[in-house]
Amino acid sequence: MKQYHPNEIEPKWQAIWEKTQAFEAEDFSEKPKKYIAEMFPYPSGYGLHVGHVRNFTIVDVLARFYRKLGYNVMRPFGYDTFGLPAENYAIKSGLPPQETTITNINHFREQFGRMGMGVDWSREINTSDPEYYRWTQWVFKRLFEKGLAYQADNFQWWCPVDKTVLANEQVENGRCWRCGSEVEKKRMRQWFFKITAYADELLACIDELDWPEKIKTMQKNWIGKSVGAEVEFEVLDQIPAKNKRQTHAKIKVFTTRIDTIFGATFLVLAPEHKLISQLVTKNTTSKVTQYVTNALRKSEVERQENKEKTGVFTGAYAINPMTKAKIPIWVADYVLGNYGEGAIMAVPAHDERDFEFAKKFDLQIIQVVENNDNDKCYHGEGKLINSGEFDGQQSDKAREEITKELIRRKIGKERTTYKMRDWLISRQRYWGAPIPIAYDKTGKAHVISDDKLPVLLPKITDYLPDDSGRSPLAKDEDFMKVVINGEVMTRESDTMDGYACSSWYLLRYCDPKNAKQAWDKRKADYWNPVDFYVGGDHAVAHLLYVRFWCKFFADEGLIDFREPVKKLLYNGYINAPDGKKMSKSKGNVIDPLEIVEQGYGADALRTYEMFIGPYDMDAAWATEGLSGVYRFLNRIWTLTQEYLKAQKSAQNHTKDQMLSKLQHSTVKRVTEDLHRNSFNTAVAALMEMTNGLYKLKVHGFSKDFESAIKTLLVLLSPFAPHLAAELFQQLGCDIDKAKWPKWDEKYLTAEKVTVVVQVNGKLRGKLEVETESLNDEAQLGKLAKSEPSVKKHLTGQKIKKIIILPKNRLVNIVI
RNA sequence: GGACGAGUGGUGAAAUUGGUAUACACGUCAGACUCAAAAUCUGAUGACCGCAAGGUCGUGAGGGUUCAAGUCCCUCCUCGUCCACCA
Repeated sequence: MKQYHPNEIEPKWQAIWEKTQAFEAEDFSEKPKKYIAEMFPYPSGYGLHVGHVRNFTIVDVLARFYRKLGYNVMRPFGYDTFGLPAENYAIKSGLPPQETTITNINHFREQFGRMGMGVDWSREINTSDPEYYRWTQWVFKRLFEKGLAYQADNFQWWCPVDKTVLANEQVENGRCWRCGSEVEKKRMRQWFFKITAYADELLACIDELDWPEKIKTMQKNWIGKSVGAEVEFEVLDQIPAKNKRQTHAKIKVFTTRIDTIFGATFLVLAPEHKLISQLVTKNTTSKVTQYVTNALRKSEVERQENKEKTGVFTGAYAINPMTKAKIPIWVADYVLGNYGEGAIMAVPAHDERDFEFAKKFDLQIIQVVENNDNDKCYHGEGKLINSGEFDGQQSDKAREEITKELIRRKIGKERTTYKMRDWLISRQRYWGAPIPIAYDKTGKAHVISDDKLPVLLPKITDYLPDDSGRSPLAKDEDFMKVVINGEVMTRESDTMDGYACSSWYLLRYCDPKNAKQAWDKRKADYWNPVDFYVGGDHAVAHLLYVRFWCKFFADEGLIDFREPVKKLLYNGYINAPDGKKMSKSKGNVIDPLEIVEQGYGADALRTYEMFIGPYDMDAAWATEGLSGVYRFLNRIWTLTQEYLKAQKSAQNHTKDQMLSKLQHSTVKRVTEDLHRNSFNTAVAALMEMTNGLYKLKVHGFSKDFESAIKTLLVLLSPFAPHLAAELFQQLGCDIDKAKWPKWDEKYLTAEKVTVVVQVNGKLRGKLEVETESLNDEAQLGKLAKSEPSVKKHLTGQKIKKIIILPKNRLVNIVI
């Protein structure tokens, strides 16, 4: 008998699939479509790890399942090759990123193929290909023309190791998302995409998304909408040095609690605030300057670590517009420079941070909201006190009234702010899509016209980043000089954030070879939105950016949908056997190819990773679990071999009821489980069917066995496609021609069923009854009462009530 | 500090709508095959009491709703993830 050797059959089928281009998707097919994709990987130099395999297998299982159901499935693949990780890898290995990228892609593609992934290779894309980034630049141009790509001079996050600025989304706990070093603030002129223009829509649409709640909440928090008011505080004139009147300076603040303005006893400015230098007096200048310089030099981590409030008095005072009181103006780093107005009205009686600050520096505290517990610092709602004409009003009502008053006096208005900032996209790095901009002599930015795209990234030898604050491209004179309309201009030397490239690739998959436009609208509208998008990362950054660009494209009339991803499956990680994260540095990474080569094969690896637990939970790798799954596949192999051997002598006896029931119930379970993405229980159902067939075969193989085995193989094929195809072939058939099996409920109802009998909710006995007699409730109750082990519990008791549930096959006798 | 998850056998886990808790797998134990081992096949396996029949307990802790709770409600504990001085 032939043995199960995955390493013999898997390469065979992989070659067949490649040769026949078995997984090509058809644009505008009559069949209903399914667009299924993973978040495309960055092809790292280390190759695939088992975490990738889980991610890719989920996609592959869904794609193969829906193909069998008759859908026109697009399951593309591509590589996210621009960006920091790729460039850093190239620097480390001493080779140009162009070269390492190609090597890595080839390596990835090969490994990917050996996992048996059914991909439409005609749609393969690579973001660092000029034919791709040409369109990334084109998107930039359209954003620029609509005022959604702009330059601003401001304090930015700067990574001193990677020597580039970073977007807010790329700063994690004050550290660079790539190298983990503490980020600094640097004042620089940078390019931004105005994602905040879509803040409201991005927020409003979240509720309708079929995405995990966790991700939706994270996005909501990230956008961080706050509705409140903006008020101006007039700065009191300094005692003029030369008896000259100064112009009245005003300080704007944002607050969500304008109702507490009567309790605002001081103002606090962020160290970044532009007015500080005008406010200081002779006596305070040196102290304030020192504090500000110090605060700005501090890394974000340092600023966060020390939660002890610090600050310094500017020497200036402002007037509280409601109380007319003279209140001091302070500078403190607990106020953030880039949120709201970078300045606050401090209400120590009703805000903990202000309270702490007032305590430390002995500032006035005035209660303006009543609270029963007499808390010194109370931030709830309540009745206003010490608030002049507004006394006695409820705080929420007072917010509206006071805002009206401020509007009437023209010193305030309603204001909504967001935690989300605009997306900083310029990078002072080499390995990215050049920003398609050139500057004329006056420094005005001109966007490069369509016919001059792509702005090719030149091959340069010295691409190491430096501290100049400019990308290494600035050193390439040929690149920097460009003639536009006869005028010599200087190119922008910064490149775009890699996330720009990944914000539209899902559209490019629909029309990957198009040389005339980024995509054909009809194709994009046919395939999108993505039906299943699978990944385990990028909860806010990438998944927010794709939504932003989608809305922009829709506004531009380039597509007809406003949300790019219908269903998001956020898969968990595969951890090391000890539960710790796998990482190169810990040396505990498991190489999937090694697993395959050890003899387990890709099918066992794939099936194991689906069986390991619910797809969205983290799981620890266990080799014992893998061998269990291998054993299961081996049992299917053996069973089929045994059947083939006995085939000729197989009896053509009457339909085996047990066999039909097993077959149909498994079809039902697996189909329903796949529809609800319960991959682990689907595999369990296949195992049960296999075990069931082993029990049944002791009675000898019937002819019906063949259809049962074939059904099992089709159900198995999304998980273990090689084994299924091979055994199908050995049975003399082509699995490609087999449809996903259907089940018939009539086989699921047996002649006899078990009815559970409870007494007071406790299991006391079981009845075997004819299925037909289930409907006779009176009879069922009678039977239940007379069942010997139930009867025992009823003697001498009065029966209060009998609950009979034929559907649940349950009788509960209440005494 | 805030938001969101999650706590079920020795282990990974199942229970889809409130209705037989622990499916499936690992591990362990036993048996078959074998000179022997591995592989394979078969069976047992929540805890406690009992020769057995059977009984008691049992889904992080405590309370509640219900004929019936892993599932719903309240209080608390532990772990995880993300965010975190956002006015």
